[in-house]
Amino acid sequence: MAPDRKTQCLEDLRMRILRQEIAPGADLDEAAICAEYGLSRTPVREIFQRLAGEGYLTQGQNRGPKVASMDLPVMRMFFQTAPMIYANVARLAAENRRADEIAPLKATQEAFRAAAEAGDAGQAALLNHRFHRQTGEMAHNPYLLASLNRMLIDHTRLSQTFYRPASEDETARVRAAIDHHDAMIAAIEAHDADGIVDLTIEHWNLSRDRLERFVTPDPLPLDVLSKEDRTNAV
Amino acid sequence: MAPDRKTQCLEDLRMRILRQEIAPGADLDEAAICAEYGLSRTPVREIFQRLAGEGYLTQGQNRGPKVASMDLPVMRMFFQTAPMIYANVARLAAENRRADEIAPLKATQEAFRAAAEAGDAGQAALLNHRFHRQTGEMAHNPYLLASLNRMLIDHTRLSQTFYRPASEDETARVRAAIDHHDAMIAAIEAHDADGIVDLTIEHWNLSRDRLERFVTPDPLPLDVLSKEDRTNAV
DNA sequence: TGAATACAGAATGTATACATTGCGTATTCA
DNA sequence: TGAATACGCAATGTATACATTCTGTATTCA
Repeated sequence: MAPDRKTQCLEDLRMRILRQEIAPGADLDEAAICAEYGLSRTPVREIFQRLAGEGYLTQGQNRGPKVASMDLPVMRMFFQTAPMIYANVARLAAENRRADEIAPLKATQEAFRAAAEAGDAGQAALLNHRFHRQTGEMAHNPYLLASLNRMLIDHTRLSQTFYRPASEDETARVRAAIDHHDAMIAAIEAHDADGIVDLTIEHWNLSRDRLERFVTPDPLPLDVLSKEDRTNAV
Repeated sequence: MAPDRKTQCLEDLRMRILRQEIAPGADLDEAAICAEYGLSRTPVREIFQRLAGEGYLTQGQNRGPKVASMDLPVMRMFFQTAPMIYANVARLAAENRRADEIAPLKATQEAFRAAAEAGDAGQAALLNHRFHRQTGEMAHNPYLLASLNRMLIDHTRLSQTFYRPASEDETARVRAAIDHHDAMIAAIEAHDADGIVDLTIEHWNLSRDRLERFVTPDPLPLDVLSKEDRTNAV
């Protein structure tokens, strides 16, 4: 039928999972989704496979797909790993970005700004997700991108939990996040690798303050080479 | 039909890609694979989806699946990123491994030793792959595992190219690699995080010497925090 | 002769019918 | 009454037929 329906189903499911409209750990009803989008089982199952590959779902043998869970041990890992991945991806984005990738990023940022200033928290989280995914793609590093995309799924789901209509404090934080994005775009455009690493750490700390009420383990040492005599070993 | 056939098809394809029996960039013939394994198109397409999710294949719209390519820009990224991912995964494995995960790792190592000493280079590369995947799973970090698994695909494919029956030099290197694995198992078992990071860097340098005839850019700075005043910012 | 279009074939995407597996419930026997 | 087994329904997995899209080639018209 219309390939639009399939695409829309795919994107809808992604969005619903990111917004926690479908809760972590929940089972998906294949038949219901078929009916909802007017698709047969074959393309719907293909969508499930794809989402599983992207880390949104997990699929067991002879068992329906489940939304990826966010249990406590995994959250620990999330906080440990995020700064390292985010910072390194950002550095590579500044180094390797192509000129034609700037405009789409700016477009996302404007949409993000609009949603955030309008107080549409859910939409803002989604656009924040897209912003960081786009910067990830600008790094042109498929290996780190795999990690980043998985992190962003959980990051966005966590943000969702904490977005509140508009406390005073939250409003200020959102404004700061918007400014960070603007500065990050400028740094990427200027190939300023060191600058964007600083910004990214700041940006992460801002996020982390919001999210850390869950679990707050010590982060991974960003420096795996602690001794000086090893600095030129690689 | 028999779910064995499907599983075997999946594993066969993975192996054939890792051994470069199917070359990077090659298109897969759906019909041929259906015939070869006695499966209909539906499960075969499901296998393709899965392999695409794991990074073995890429799938375009209305186009057959292609084996993931290994072009020069990607190889650059491979060498830049590998030490950071490998070292951090190893650290987490030492910290988070469960007791029951040691035995399977040792089993893989013994198989690896046997294949390597018998001079079965292809099999050794595959078992080396499994060894590192197992250590990756012992880290219990799904985010880094995503990166690691993608790296291992390309690492194994690259190794395949350079394995030669037995030059004098190569034999010594293989023996060193075997010893590294033994030491790594001991370090993981002892929860020796610092020790395994050292070992992993050494192990990587050994690999890298073999692989670096391709491309050898400077690696990513493992330390994203170069200034001291930022060390407690995270 | 060159370019454009239309057609044919193959390959990809979808729908549906069927087979198999797993799980819950009910019934029976000790 | 309790436990075990057998039955049935629901859901997952597979096969096949059909629809659509892409690609290469040939033919026609300028």
